[in-house]
Amino acid sequence: MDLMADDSPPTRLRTMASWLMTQVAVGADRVVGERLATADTRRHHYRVLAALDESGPSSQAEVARNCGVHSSDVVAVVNDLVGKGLVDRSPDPADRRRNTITITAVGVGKLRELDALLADVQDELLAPLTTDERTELVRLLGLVLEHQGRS
Amino acid sequence: MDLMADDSPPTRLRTMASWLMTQVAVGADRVVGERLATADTRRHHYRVLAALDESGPSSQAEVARNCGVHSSDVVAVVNDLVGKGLVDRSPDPADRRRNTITITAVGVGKLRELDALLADVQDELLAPLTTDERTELVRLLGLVLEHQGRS
DNA sequence: CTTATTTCAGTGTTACTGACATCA
DNA sequence: CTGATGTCAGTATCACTGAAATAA
Repeated sequence: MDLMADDSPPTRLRTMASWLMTQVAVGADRVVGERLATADTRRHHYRVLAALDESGPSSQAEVARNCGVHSSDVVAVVNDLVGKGLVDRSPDPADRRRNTITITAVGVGKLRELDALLADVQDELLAPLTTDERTELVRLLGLVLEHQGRS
Repeated sequence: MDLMADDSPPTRLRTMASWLMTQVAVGADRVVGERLATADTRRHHYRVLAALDESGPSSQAEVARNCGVHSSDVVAVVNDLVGKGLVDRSPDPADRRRNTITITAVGVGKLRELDALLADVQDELLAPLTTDERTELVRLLGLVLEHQGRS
């Protein structure tokens, strides 16, 4: 039997947006994770560095909001980054609950390295798409994401 | 400070395909998970039922290939489904390593219920998109997924 | 001997919950 | 009092690894 075995997923799943999204995301996460690992970095670390680079010195709560990492996870990530000298943590004199997190010069350098690395990954992920299609995919995903935030 | 605090993620992340994919997938997974939970089902269970409905009676290894659930996880899922009377498991006389998994009439009924439930979820997820845009998103994600399989 | 299937025990990552102390 | 912040401990889900038993 199964001389005609179908290796592709059921049509139902193949055309279900939520299934496609998670499957594609799983594959993307794997590649991103592997590539970042070659630079001794995990996704959370990159996200925090990127948020700090673009928004400037921020409290940990702000970092969490800016990069989609849960605030209770930011603690450990910042600990790691401080340990590696990529960010500084100092108490905020204006609000003594807060820490001000600042990316260091070394951190910026590391971020540039990771940026280049991830640009390659995007290219590989989107290889089957034309430039226009890539732009459109990003636009559509952005719309969906924006809508999720509002619900 | 932060009178002009920016609540949106860094531009870098907002236009990075891999980031958009995982963020959107996380949101989609949450909604799908919640909705399936109202029917006392988890994602894996739906996937296995859908694969069996569309491909007919299959070995567990075939189910795993058809629905993207890891074969070592299929065991527990089939156990659950057998316990609920949604599938049958019987040894394959032609190949005594294999079990033949068959969806039951009750299983088909349950699957129809879940299909309706998930159709609603897709509509909510893709609410900001036009019909054409939804088709295009599914097409583009399908291309990316297909490409991932080949690497 | 090699390969495929089923099964089980365990791991790593991610996102999250709950609780607590601190402070605005 | 309330609400925000930082911290810690722990949880649920998922994808996966490794190993063993069985049989093609």
